[in-house]
Amino acid sequence: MTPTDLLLPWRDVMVDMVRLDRPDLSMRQWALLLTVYLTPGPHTVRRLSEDLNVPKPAISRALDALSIHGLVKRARDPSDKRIVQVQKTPEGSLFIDEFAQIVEERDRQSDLGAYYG
Amino acid sequence: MTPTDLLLPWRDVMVDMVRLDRPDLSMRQWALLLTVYLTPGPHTVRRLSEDLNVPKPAISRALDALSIHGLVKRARDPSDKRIVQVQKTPEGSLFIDEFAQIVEERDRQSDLGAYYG
DNA sequence: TAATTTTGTTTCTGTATCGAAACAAAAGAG
DNA sequence: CTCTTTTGTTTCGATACAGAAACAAAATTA
Repeated sequence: MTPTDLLLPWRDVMVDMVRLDRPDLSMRQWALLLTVYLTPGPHTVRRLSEDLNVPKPAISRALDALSIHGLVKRARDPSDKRIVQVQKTPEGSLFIDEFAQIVEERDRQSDLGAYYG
Repeated sequence: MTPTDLLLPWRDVMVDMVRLDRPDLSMRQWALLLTVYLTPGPHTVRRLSEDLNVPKPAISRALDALSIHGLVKRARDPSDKRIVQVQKTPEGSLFIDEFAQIVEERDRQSDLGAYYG
C-alpha cells in the first residue's frame, strides 16, 4: 500500500466536499462537528478547546457558524448554568450521514481499485 | 461497519490537522494540493478549476497561498505560454508524506479497534 | 456578603477569502 | 495585420476568521 493509495480516498472525498457547495466548513469546523457527533459527550466549550488545542473564542465562533446551519445546538447545563453543552441536531445527523456516504463510496472505489486496478 | 466506525479515522485525522498548527490549509486548498500530488497531470488552472468545480480566480489565489508555503510551484508551458503548469516541490512531497503518516496511523488504530475494541 | 475562580462570549484590529467583473497576454482566425 | 478566443491574474466590495484582551455571568471560597 503506497502513500498514494492511502491518500486517494481522502483526495476524492475532499474534492467531493469542495464540489458540492453545501455548507462550506473550514477544517476546524469539520473537526469540531465530527468530534461532537462521533465521540462521547458531554461536549463543553472548554473540553472542545482542550481536545482540539484551539482557543475558546475560536470554538465559540465555530459553534456560531455551525449553529447558523443548524448542525449543532447549544444548551446550558441546568446544574451549572455557566456550562454550555454542545448537542446534536437532526439536520446535523443528516449532514453527517451524507458525508459518511461519500466516504463509503470513495473507500469502496479505492478497495475495488486495489483488487482490479 | 457503522457510519461512526467509518468516520472516526476522518475525525481523528482532521483533529490532528487542526491541532498541529503547521500550514493551516482550507478544505479547498487541501483538495487542490492532493489533486496535484495524487492524480496524473499536467495540472493547469483551467483543468483544476473544472475538476474541482471552483472558479478560476479561486484556483489562482489558492495557488498563491500554496506557493507561499512552497508546497507547489507554477511553470509556464513553453509551447503555449498562456498555460500554467502546477508542479510538485520537495517541500510539498514531504508535507504530503507527513499527512500520509497521520492517515496511516489513524487507520491502523481504527483497524485495531475493529478487532479488539 | 465580598472577593475569587471558572466558563463562555464579545470586542478589537488585522488578515484571508469569496464571487464577479475587469484585465493582460498569448494564440488562433480571417 | 486586426479581431476573436483562450488562459490566467488582478481588482473590487463584502464577508469570514484569526488571536489577544476585555467582558459578563454563574459558582465557589472565605
